[in-house]
Amino acid sequence: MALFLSTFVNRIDRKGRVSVPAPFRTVLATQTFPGVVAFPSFVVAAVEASGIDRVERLSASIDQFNPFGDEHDAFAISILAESHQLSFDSEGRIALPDALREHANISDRAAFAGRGATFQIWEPEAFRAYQEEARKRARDERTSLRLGEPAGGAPTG
Amino acid sequence: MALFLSTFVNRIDRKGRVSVPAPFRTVLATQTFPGVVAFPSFVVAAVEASGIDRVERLSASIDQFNPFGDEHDAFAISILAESHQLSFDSEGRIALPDALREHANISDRAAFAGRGATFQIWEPEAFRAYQEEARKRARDERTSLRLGEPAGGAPTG
DNA sequence: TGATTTCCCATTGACACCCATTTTTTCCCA
DNA sequence: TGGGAAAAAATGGGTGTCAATGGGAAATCA
Repeated sequence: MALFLSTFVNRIDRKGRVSVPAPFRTVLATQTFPGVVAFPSFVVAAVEASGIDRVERLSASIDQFNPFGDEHDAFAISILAESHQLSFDSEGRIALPDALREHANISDRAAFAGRGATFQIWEPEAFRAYQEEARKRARDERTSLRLGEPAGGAPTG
Repeated sequence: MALFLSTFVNRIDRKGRVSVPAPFRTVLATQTFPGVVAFPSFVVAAVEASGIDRVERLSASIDQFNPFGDEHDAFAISILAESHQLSFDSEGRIALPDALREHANISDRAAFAGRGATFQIWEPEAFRAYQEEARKRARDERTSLRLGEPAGGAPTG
């Protein structure tokens, strides 16, 4: 498989190291850089993470913009300049830099949440709350969800 | 890796020397000139920097303009004429010329901010402020960023 | 010759690497 | 199907190495 799935909570030791979940490491094993690339989400209090390949594609996309233009700038600064290359040690751990830990309010435990092509790193309680929230929102809004015109007439009951 | 990623803040000694971050040096190691090419940004109070290869490409692009036209002139003057070739000493440091330091208001610390194919050199506090701004802009404009290749979903949560 | 740059060496501190231990999962067999 | 052995994963900690930094001496330049 090539997808980041499921959520794992691991401990952070006093040196700031965390084990990347073994299934995630398996996904990352195919990449050219043995580790994780991570940057603070600019939407939520979490860390966005993926392999280097994804960031290279992102960088290429950013380069589509005018090199001295505004969008180029905004994305280059907030993604590329804020990215950290975190390489695995021999045990498959990475060290989370203070900047990232602070952004996500992470102290001694980190939740790795799979999102398919990427994953996020959360403070476990914050992630619970976020999950709860998302679920509630989906439930509240389910009544406002309407199908468009049925292609082949109304379904019969 | 072949991308300038992440941000590093290094100290400038009384001789005007700064260590170029080791990961950046690794990227630059593939280039023909062992050092950095730098010119003052004409957009922000920072120094634009890259390897010599990039500047050669830039120069080629400028040559696409009419050799006696306004654009040719503007770019040639503001980029090529203001570029400095800064070579590494044996420890991987460069000396920032006064003209560049003044343009970026750099005194005793310099922030090296990766931007993929290039990087910028900032006065650390100024960079913080700019980054804050850029993050807001990126957040607002995040939908305009698309990955080139099909495989993944949206870049951020 | 004074000023600036280049080269070299020393010091410091962070981190990558190594090994040991604990915990969890897998698997085998009674 | 439960127990237990074996494997894998996660965790903890010591230490050697390398990057960053600072300063002196030699070399270069004007």
